[in-house]
Amino acid sequence: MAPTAALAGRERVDKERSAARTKEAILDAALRLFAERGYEATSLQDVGALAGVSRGTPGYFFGSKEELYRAVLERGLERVRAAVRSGKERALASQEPPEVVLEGVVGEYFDFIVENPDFVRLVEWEALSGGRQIGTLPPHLEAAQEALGAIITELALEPGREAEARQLLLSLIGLCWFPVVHGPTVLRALGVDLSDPAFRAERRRHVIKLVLQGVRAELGGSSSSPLSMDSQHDRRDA
Amino acid sequence: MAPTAALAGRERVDKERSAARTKEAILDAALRLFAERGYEATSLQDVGALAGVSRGTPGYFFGSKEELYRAVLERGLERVRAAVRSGKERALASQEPPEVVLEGVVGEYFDFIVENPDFVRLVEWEALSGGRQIGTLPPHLEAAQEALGAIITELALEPGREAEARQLLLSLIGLCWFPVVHGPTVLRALGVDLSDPAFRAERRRHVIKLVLQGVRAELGGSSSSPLSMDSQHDRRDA
DNA sequence: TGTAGCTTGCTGGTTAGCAAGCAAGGACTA
DNA sequence: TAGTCCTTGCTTGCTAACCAGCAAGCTACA
Repeated sequence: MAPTAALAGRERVDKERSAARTKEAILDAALRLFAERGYEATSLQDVGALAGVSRGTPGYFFGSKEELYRAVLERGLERVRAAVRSGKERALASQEPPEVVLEGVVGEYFDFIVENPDFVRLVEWEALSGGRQIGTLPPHLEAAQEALGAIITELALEPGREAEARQLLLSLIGLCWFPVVHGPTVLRALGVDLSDPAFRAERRRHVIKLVLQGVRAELGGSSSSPLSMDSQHDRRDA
Repeated sequence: MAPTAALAGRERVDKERSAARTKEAILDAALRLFAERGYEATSLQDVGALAGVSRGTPGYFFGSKEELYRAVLERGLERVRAAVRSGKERALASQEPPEVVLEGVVGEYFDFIVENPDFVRLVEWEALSGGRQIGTLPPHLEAAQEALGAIITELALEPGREAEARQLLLSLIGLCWFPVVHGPTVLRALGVDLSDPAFRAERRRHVIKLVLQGVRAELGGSSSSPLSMDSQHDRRDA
């Protein structure tokens, strides 16, 4: 694929012809547009224009619009997987007690999500479209599973309580993603705005608080809720 | 689609010409398709076919595709507003202590959301598209504001703590909506499925637990968290 | 001179919206 | 009671725009 396979010289990084550089530019442009408008509403013409190439170039390098989309998704998921892995390793290596470690991890995750809205929006579009592409991508499963495993290890949960860890992880993700996606709808209806630093900090504290309360309930009680909840009378259990 | 081939005596009310009936059928079809595929990927031809009319009829009644979409959104929001209002009134009229009332309300909300995925998905599409249509619809604000007001009243919060109620409401919505939208992505990556009754019930209990813990923290402490949290050292506060 | 990188012309397919037309069934008239 | 309008409901033909993908061609560089 690369023309510079075994050739010497050519160390100029400037503006020479470079397929790799062009491909990256196309992936960047496509990520921004797919995240912003979704797959259907993004044309290869738009992608080319934003990447500074002609309308035909995205198709030339990626074969088809769908394959370009898959490449964008794959690169995004790979980045997330790397971030999750590094966060996990830092957390597991820490000497602090689980609660303190988790507080740091939750805050970091919140920051990561809020600072990478393109990724969240991309996955959200994908979810609404049925997850037909993301489902076949390998890094997809790994990030989530890895996070789940880390939580179980950190909390030293017995195997049986794994379901609780899964619920907690799900809640953490939902709590962090929600305001990123729903700025124009729910947040607006409530008169708040995630780009307001005060609200963002308030939200951050709130998410940490909720998740840590949930974790505490897990660590404290063994099987029943430690706070004397009698949530036994819920209907519709099948 | 010729007019009724029924020969004699068409006094029957079921198949007479009825603009109202046709419009409802078109709105129903459009809701399903917009919720499932999104605005861009839905053609008026599809809507007409699902509604049992020709490809021109949706345009005939609603003027344009965009106006049809607005009508679908508006009807959906109106229904939600009605549901929120009835839930609110039942809750405020109840004699139970706030915690019990809230537990019922949260469970009811969870059930409502899980049973009305079309509405959730419609709003989600709308959020991703920038909320350009929903932002101009009146019932949009009312449902959320009404819910917020009810929470404040029920908890008898001092005016200053209103921000906490907003955070709690946001979290409740996010916790309930998330699994409805992210079945194909996050839930799948974690190996669970909202259509599994066991998981659904487990999720329901978990959401109730988390939200009630959050409420309890509000009711208990006056300014600082009552559970001896020291979440004072979070960074990036702007 | 060859080839990778990139552009441009073309084609078939799809769509929203418009305009013209057709049918059904009251309302009005004789 | 029969005949005629005329409005409402709905369909179908047409058009201009857009788009993805293909193929042919151009260009810089080794």
